[in-house]
Amino acid sequence: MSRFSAPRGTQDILPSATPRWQFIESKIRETCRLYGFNEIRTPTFEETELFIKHTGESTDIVNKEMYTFTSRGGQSLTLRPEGTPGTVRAYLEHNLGANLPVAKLYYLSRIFRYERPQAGRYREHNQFGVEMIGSAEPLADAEVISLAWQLFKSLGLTDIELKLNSLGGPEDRPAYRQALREYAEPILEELCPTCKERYDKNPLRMLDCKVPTCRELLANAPGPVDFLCAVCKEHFETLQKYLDSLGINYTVDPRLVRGLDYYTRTVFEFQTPHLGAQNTICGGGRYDNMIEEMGGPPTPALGFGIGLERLLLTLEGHDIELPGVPKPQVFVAALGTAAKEVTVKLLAELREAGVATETDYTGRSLKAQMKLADKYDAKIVLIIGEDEVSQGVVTLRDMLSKEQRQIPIKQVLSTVKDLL
RNA sequence: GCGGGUGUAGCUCAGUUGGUUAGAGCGUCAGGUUGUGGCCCUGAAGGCCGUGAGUUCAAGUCUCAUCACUCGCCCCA
Repeated sequence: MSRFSAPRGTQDILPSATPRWQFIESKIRETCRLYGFNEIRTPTFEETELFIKHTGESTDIVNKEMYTFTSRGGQSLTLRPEGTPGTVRAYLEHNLGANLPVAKLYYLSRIFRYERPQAGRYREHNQFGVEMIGSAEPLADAEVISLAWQLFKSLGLTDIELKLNSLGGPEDRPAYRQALREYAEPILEELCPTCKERYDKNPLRMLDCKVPTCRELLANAPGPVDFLCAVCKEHFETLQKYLDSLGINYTVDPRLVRGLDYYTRTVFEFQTPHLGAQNTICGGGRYDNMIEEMGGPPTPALGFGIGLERLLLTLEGHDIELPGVPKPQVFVAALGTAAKEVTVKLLAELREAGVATETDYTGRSLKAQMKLADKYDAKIVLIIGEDEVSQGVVTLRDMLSKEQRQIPIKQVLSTVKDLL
């Protein structure tokens, strides 16, 4: 064993597991194709400032979880701790809003956060995210939520719960914030230290507190829904109507606020009952101000992120059948120098014809090679020894029926293709 | 950042009150026919007992530290 090991909170995804990853990735790509979302790939790191400004200065992500380093040129760079700011940056940099009225983007990328690792929480994780930029219509919200729902459904997950809330727009926020502060002021001394801090910096997050006493004290606090302006209210109601007609179950959770600063109006989370503390499998919402704040024209947008490790853990907890490593269809067992010369060519011919073919590379006995073929679960074994070489034939064994016959080497390909 | 649990072969785990060469099952490799798989039998390889220090005549076993994993808090995907 090497004296090195993977850094804390990172993991090797081994060949035995990659087929499962490819499986969910292919489901993701297919779902995105159906919904008309196209893939975007942005850099692994960005200017640190991008996240500070747009993920938000009051977030934990920015305050204590970023992998920040200085480049040789003296620039401060950060491994992306979430996908949205980089995607929006690319959208603006390349003027992706110019061609079509709405940009529908998706990404599969690695995300980095310096956190304490736990089941379903890593320092490097894979995330599937979607961003829909350019529509303020509730239809856009419905489409984005529907996409996530459809993905879960196509993977066989039916017990995922959707939680929904509306935080209101920039017009409603000050009044609500004020009301919340007014409510909290008399009980401020009884709240936990973090909530006291939130009172000043970001009062909304007080609703999110898990401390029992805070929960109790804030139980009757006004929710953002109570302060929605007419437009926001209608937006939220229309979205719910759409979700109803889509048959998507949801619960409105007036305390759902999420930990990123940029959200406006719709926020949502999909939760699974099977992951313990890390039960949020998908989180997202609207961020109607970010694009303008980044220097673009006022442009409404929304999106979500899905943690693939969590998604996979959920699937594995459901006994959903997941693919294993691919199997060769044919195994070629060669004995002796002359046979190997024939084999090299035969292997290439079979593969060129689209037949997955395996062989032995360690000069084992025929018995050992048969065992290997069995382990690979090959349907057909082609045996080539001195006798076969001198007669210009190969021995073809059907591993299931155990039937065995000799066929001319020229006919191998057609015979094999018939049998598969 | 805080609190609890765990750490012995590739994998899953045993290792008695500290006491000689650290065990099992699975897996791997070889043999049981001269060119033939699954079952069975035999044998072999494979272990800085996570790492470092300490206590002791003696440490896988006790103490401390450290690292990693894991569960909860926090946060989030």
